[in-house]
Amino acid sequence: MLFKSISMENNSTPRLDDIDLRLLRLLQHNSNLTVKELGAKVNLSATPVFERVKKLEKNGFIKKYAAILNAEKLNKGLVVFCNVTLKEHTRTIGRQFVKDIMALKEVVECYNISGDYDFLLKIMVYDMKEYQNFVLDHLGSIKNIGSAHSTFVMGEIKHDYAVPI
Amino acid sequence: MLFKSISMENNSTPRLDDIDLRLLRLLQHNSNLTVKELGAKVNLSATPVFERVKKLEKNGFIKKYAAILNAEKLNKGLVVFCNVTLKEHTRTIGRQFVKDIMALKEVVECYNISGDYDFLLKIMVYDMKEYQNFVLDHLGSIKNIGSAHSTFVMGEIKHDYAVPI
DNA sequence: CAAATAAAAGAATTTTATTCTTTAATAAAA
DNA sequence: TTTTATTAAAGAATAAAATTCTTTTATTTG
Repeated sequence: MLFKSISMENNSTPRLDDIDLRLLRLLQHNSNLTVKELGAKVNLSATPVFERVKKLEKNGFIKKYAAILNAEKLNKGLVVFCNVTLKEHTRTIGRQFVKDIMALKEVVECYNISGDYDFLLKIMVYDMKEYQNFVLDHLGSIKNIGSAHSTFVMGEIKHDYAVPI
Repeated sequence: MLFKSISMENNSTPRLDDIDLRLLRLLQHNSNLTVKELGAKVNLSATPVFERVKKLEKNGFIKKYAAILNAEKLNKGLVVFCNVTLKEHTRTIGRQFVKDIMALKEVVECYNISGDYDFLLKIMVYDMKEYQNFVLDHLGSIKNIGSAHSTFVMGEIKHDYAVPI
């Protein structure tokens, strides 16, 4: 067969084998490992490791590479989980809320959740005074927030920065 | 002065200037930027960028470099926040709980928190059935858990993987 | 079993990180 | 101020890593 028709192209992402998974596990704990080092751990030479990693990137299994910073040292040691409800639940109001939240740099994570509240926010600030300012100046000025309930992190027990594969 | 006495050594970590902060911001969004690329963004040549980044690593501002994976594609798309209380709050029981939690790979984050609950867990699994199994087989078998309340993530609005600096 | 395909290896090349040396800028002392 | 240290940046040289290319080895399939 000389030519493949478009419809015959395989668009589905290929299945990951054991080595791919091991590479992903290694990289999510230390993305500075060289292809040579990775190869030593999975019993391959640099080339196939390189090609596998590139494929994992291309197929979207790896979203990006990031430096994980020390929040304490950067004066953002106070972590707060804030549950909020909206007064109304129309699409437009929801959209505006999302837009407002996206603009707040202190909000590092935001989830739409089940249960008594609508959203769960993770907020990082220096201290309680800064959190108070955040609530009063920023969160408080967002329209349509019905209620907000803050839970303070007293200690971080575990934080993997990793998908459990 | 020929020699410095030990007591004169400066053990405190040096203050970060504006360029350091910009480098940290850039690196937490993309740690694959080369020192040359970083230099272009902060108006420095490769060498000082290299030295600054090494210093940031050495002084602990950068904890590690990691690949951020796509949880959905890796079949861990169901995120659950689980609030738990302990039956008793002695040090030994707390320690045992922490130890047990550390062993559960599905628990990707765990915080000791204020409020009605003692701990907040972030759990990643494939689907509801897998979550049920997790609760029954793993969480359920941990001693001294008083109550557990699950909140399900319906949508991820924002997730920076970054300290807001 | 032979042909075709895919995966891995090894060598060659390019790019990047890293080191070393020189120069410029800044701060401290005279 | 001027001189002298000290620090930061730059540029050139080197080492290490990524990336590409070619060959070899496995695997699959007809």
